[in-house]
Amino acid sequence: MLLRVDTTDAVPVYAQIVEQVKRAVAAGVLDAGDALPSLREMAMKLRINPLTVGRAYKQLEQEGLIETRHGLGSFVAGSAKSPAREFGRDAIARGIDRVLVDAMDLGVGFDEVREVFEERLRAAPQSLRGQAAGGDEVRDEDR
Amino acid sequence: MLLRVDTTDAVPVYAQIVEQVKRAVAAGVLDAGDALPSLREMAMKLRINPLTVGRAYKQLEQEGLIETRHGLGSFVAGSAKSPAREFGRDAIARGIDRVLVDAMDLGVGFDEVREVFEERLRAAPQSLRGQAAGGDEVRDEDR
DNA sequence: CATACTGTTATATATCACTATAACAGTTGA
DNA sequence: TCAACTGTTATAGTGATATATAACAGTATG
Repeated sequence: MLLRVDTTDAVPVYAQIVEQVKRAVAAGVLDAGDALPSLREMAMKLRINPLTVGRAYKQLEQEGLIETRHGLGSFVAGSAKSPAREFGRDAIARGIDRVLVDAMDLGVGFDEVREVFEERLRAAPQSLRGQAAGGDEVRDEDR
Repeated sequence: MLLRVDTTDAVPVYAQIVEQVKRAVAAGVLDAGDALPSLREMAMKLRINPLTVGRAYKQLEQEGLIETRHGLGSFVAGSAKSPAREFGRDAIARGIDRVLVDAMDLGVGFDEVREVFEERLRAAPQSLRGQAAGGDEVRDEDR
């Protein structure tokens, strides 16, 4: 489970956590029953306040994605798996649609969009590493 | 000049305005010398506070994209054209990078991303029209 | 039972975005 | 000059986010 948080982003930190936990479940990085990092642990690694993590978990629970038990921790819900499978391809499609809408707004032709797409794809292995920087990052391998 | 604003979005309203004015300039919808809607006019149409529009214009002026004159209004700067040209392709590249990062997070292979990309590109003419809905909208034809 | 983890709650503080209201100042044209 | 537009500034209030600090409560294990 890998988490990045950017406190300078307009998107609230707790919302960033919610989004990324959803992704982790969708990607299969987190399976049903898996424990999430404790409030204090994640807060320490991300260098944010535990209450902020708690708020993210609270929302995830309200959405039924995780179950949280006092004194035990928070766990990926059993029912979280099924809707998550389609999430990946759908999320990509939504992202691409957003780019295409942008292209229309900007008066950039689709041919040029494809050009840029292939260009970024070629550059991906390098540029993506650069992109990861900036936010605080946590690699969670030791659970 | 068409503006959409969503007050429920995490992105501040003033930032949304800044972004969309940049797009309008980049797309050629606004040319150098063109007048922007007055603070009060745009505020009324978008149903937001004039100060919020003022904040957006202030930032646009600091970035050199517009020039604002007391008692007259705000106008697209003459020098705004050249940097705006790159804005389009850059914005597209940024959007694509975001999609590629998402793909990595979701465990979706780049080949599949390309597949989805071509698929959405083919579907674009229809699907893009539906996307424009949502948020308050202002079409500004009477200036 | 004591310890050490869990989540939960309360209080206070700070910052940012947005609003409401109001007044002030520059520009233009009747 | 006066009216009707422009942008500008000041003040105050609201809500959301995040912080620091602290205490409280459930669970498991030695």
